[in-house]
Amino acid sequence: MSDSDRVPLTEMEGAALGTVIRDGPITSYAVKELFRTSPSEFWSGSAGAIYPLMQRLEKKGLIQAQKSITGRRKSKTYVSTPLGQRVFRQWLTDPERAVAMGFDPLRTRLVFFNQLTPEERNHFRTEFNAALGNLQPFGGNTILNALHDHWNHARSGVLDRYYSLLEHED
Amino acid sequence: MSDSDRVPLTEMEGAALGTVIRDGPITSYAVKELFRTSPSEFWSGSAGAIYPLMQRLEKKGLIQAQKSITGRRKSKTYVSTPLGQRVFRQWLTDPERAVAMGFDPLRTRLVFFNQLTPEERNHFRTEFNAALGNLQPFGGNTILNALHDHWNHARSGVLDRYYSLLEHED
DNA sequence: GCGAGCATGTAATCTGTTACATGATTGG
DNA sequence: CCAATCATGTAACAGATTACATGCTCGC
Repeated sequence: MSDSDRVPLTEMEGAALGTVIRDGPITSYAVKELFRTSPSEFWSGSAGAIYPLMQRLEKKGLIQAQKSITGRRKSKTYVSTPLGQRVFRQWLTDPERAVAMGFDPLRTRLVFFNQLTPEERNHFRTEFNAALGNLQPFGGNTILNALHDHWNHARSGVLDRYYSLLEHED
Repeated sequence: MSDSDRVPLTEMEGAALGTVIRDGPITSYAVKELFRTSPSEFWSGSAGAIYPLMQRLEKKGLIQAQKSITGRRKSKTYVSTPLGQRVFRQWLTDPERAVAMGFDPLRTRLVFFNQLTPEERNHFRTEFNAALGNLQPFGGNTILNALHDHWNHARSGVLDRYYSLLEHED
């Protein structure tokens, strides 16, 4: 790993770069659509985020633009560079970054749940599990689908665990 | 719930408001320190985030400032208003928001892990679990501490699950 | 007395958001 | 032919970040 491989990437940049490596040549529009339809609603997948992001990645030498023409329509597709692939691998396998807790709206709220009465808490749990059931299944591949389900099951398990801890508090 | 209770709050605003309700009267500085030392590194707990945020909450009528003097030193403490308490409860128990997937750097990376060789994957798992063990224990109360551990255990479980799914792919 | 840390902010910057604008292409 | 959607952006704004500035207070 040379010094030039130490290019800091945001989480969104890393994910976008990985998408170009996996699916390139790809247009910014297609990357945007992948983000927009991904099961995590954390990133909106807006044009105002993706187009400037791709320009940044290009300016850093991690991806390269190719003008391509389909029929009479011109479009700009991107492919990754060798540097881009090294930087991405660095980002992907950095254990310090992967281990960071990130952000979860359920976890954020649990910190304050002792302010609720037991009835309010139970009512919330019912509604939460109902909302979980209403989540439309993620249209990814089988493994990612299973992972997604497993993740939500784990979150639900954390909620149950919290309630049982509260009961045995006293 | 009246119309005036429908004040949209960001996640950070909700957490700060809850902190004022739980710990107030409290200074912006103390809120900042709580964020800074919280186990989730998602929010840095920077002055540039907290001070303007508290001003926004005050402008919306959710908290009130009190000038207080300790010795010769003057400080500005905040307490919540009745409206603030209703809005917070609304934010806290909204199942739609709680069920959103949020963001997790491990999950973001797993989407791309089929690009790694089995050896690289195993190496990552070793390093990830080591990094998990190096996390300093969260200095909160017993319940939140246990919850925090449980959460990380669940994440580690998702990682294991992913690897076992990959093995049985073929 | 002085350095560490308390306390309160502001400034410049970065990166995301929604909303707008523009034009090409395709399916019914 | 016309609406939907492909495709490519930009503009205005929101809400974070780091870094800077300023003054007080307490322990050694």
